Amino acid sequence: MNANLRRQKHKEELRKAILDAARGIFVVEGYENFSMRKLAQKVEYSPGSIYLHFKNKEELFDTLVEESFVRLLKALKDLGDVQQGLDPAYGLKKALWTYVNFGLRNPNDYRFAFMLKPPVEKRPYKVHGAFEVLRHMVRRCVEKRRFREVDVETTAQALWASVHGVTSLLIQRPTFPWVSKKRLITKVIDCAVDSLLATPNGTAETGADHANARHS
Amino acid sequence: MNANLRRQKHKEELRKAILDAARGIFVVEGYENFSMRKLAQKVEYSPGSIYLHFKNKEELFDTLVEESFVRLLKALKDLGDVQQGLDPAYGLKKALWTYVNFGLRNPNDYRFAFMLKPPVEKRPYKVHGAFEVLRHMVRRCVEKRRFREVDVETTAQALWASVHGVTSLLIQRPTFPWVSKKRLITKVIDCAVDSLLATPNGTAETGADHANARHS
DNA sequence: CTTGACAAGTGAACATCGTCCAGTAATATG
DNA sequence: CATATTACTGGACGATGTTCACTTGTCAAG
Repeated sequence: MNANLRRQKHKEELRKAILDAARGIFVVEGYENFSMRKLAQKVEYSPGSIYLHFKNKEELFDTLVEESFVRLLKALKDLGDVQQGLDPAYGLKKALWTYVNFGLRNPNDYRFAFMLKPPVEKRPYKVHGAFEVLRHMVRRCVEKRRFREVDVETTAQALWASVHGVTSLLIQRPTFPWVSKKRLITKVIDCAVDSLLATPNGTAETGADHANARHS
Repeated sequence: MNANLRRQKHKEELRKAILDAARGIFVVEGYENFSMRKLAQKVEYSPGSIYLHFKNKEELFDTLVEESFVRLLKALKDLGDVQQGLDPAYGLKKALWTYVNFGLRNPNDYRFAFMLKPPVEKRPYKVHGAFEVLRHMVRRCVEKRRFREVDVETTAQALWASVHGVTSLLIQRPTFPWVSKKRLITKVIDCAVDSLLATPNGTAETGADHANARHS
């Protein structure tokens, strides 16, 4: 009985060790050069053993990536908390920046989650939690009359699409002659958000290089 | 000597036949379920024979996808020709629509070109020709004082990023509870372009469901 | 018509992959 | 100590992309 607990604990540790090793390979070699056998070798078990802890390769990657995205989610929520009372449009822009930064700093996770996952969508998908936060921020902008009377859902989706666009292009096409990343991201966010503002006076100045996205 | 010509002609026909067969599999089974052996079987040759015509799988896909993108390029250029004299901002919006439509109608090509290609960028890449057209359209908008005095390059890249964002998300996440595609695409394009207009009066009405993108 | 060169095409092989499963080793419980 | 339960292994299976020594077929020269 006691032994059973110890067993289970050990099993969890092992699972964690596998995930860590996997993340190691994932990050340095990228998704396409990852293999279950490499992973097994790294944790010094036989290939079959991995399947005692994960149903298959996809499930392993899923949990790996979901882990990353809860970090993004947390970063976004923290940002929301900190900015109670401040200009919600400014907060939204900061959040969009955080999103892009997360993608650029975790390119492998982002790629796996949004660029090469097959279209079989299963459960609630934590990955989409970030979108929920975004939706909420847009709603606040509308309620506080900072935005025109736009449809919240459509707007949130459009914003997501735009930032996803920069993120994925910058990740996937690093050798394209981009103007500087900062310029480009700022422009995308400004273009998208400014057209929603109620007072078309000035933009809600988009800062750059925020330090609010956690590192890998 | 005459025989040599006939040989060469036959070889080109065969190459075309292979490409056709490949496109067939590509379109109905998608990139991830394509295999060289399946292709060989479909054209009724041995697997090795394919390599008489294509260096490897990637090169085959490259030529396949480039073929598709010249269609997009043509569609965009035709659009540009037709709209000589019309409102360039309106033309730009139409072009962005054409781009998105192309992606949605050739999801496999689009995916291969922009979502799962490794970062090894070789030559000029026809795929980027579409961007060249876009850049040109933005320049015209600025020259004709339809846009504010924005930086052409940054703006063009930002627009590309935005439309790429919608396109790839709609392709990759078909089960997400999107508002209608039309609404979403329109919103993204409007948000991005309207904030660039010199006269913030009305938008340059974004039409929808244009019939200017060729089918597969 | 025969011969020889040369291209086209084959099929078996290689290395690698994800995944499974019959066994074996290790461990906890009686 | 014996037994039951779990952890783990090693080898297998069927794929994959790619290569290469070979056979086949076709054409030009002798």
